[in-house]
Amino acid sequence: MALRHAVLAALLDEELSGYQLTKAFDVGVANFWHAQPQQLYAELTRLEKDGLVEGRAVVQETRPTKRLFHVTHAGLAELEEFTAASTKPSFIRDDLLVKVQAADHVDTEALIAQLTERAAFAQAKIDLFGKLLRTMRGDRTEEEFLRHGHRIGPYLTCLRGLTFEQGNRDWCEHTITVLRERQQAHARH
Amino acid sequence: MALRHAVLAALLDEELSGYQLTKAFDVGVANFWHAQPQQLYAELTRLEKDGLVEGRAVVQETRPTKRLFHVTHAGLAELEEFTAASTKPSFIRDDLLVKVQAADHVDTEALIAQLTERAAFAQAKIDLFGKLLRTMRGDRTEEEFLRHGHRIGPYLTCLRGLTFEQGNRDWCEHTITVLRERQQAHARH
DNA sequence: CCGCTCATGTAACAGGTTACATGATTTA
DNA sequence: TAAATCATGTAACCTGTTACATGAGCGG
Repeated sequence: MALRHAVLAALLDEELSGYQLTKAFDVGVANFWHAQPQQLYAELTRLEKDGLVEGRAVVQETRPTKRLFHVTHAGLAELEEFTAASTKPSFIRDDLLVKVQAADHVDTEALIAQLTERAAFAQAKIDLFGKLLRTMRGDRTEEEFLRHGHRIGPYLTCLRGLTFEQGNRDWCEHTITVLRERQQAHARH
Repeated sequence: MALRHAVLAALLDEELSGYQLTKAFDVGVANFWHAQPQQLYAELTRLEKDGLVEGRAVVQETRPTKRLFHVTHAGLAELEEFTAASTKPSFIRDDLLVKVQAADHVDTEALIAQLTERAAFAQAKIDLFGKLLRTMRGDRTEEEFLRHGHRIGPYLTCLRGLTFEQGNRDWCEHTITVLRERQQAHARH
């Protein structure tokens, strides 16, 4: 039951509609959690029923009416409780690692293609996170911002997202190099 | 349906029993995938039914009879197909990041406690992965091993596990430092 | 006029977690 | 003698994914 808390955490700093939430939790961003639109709409319904968030309808002229949600006192208490409770470790679960685990038994070219694709995806996220960080800290240095800024939570999680994707990219590139070298050694033989 | 392929990948290099598989996929190791024992036993049953693995009973004197599984030709073909297919990106989904996202609104001490715990967990995994890597490469250097060793797949995935946990540890420590400094700045005021 | 964005859902299914169950042997 | 290890499962439940559905306005 952590999607619940992820949604609460996302709504702490600003009122958002279900649709805006789906943008924050989608493929491109998702710097601290990932979820499908369907999950989010369902979770918002549940959260409102449980009194942890409240929505207010905002009628728009050209767009459909949307509902902006904010966290209630009960919601904040729930998050506080969640934070104090012990955290279960998170595990790697990645198709690409499974493929590399089988590297000695499957087609090298196919593997390299997958690794190349992933490296590019990681690079795109690195660029995106870099931009987000710059926007959040404004004209301050990172050190300055982390010392005195308010709302450093999103900045800190984004930093983890950034280094995670840098790790992905570097590992993909390294793995490609290793596989290519072995390919050449094998070809010469 | 990637647990399926994770199990196949794990059985490529050695015959393992269900129980031995659970050890490879459990909390301590899980360098390329994580799964519960119950999932693994269920998956093995399905894989055998589908002809992708075969088991042979090994009667033991003091221990219960176990079944050692190995991948069939059909199983290898399945893995080959899986490798060639496009890989969906993997996403972070971590309770701890949710807690840090809410950092500006929840109790700092509770957060620091969680971060400290996670840093220790990450360090334990770093030590474990370091040992595993040394065992796999024997007395060769890493470069030497990656160039000429056979079975580099598990080594490469373990390398990713290692840097992932180093990233976790470093980020936890950095985050703790930031939170502590802000705490002090706030206390002085 | 075609596809994208805004805006919100339902339903079916696949995948993962937790609780429960059994029973012998070895180690502390 | 209590706990851990070996060895294997079933059942109920919770979570996440995929497919489907609707409809208006905006940009190329």
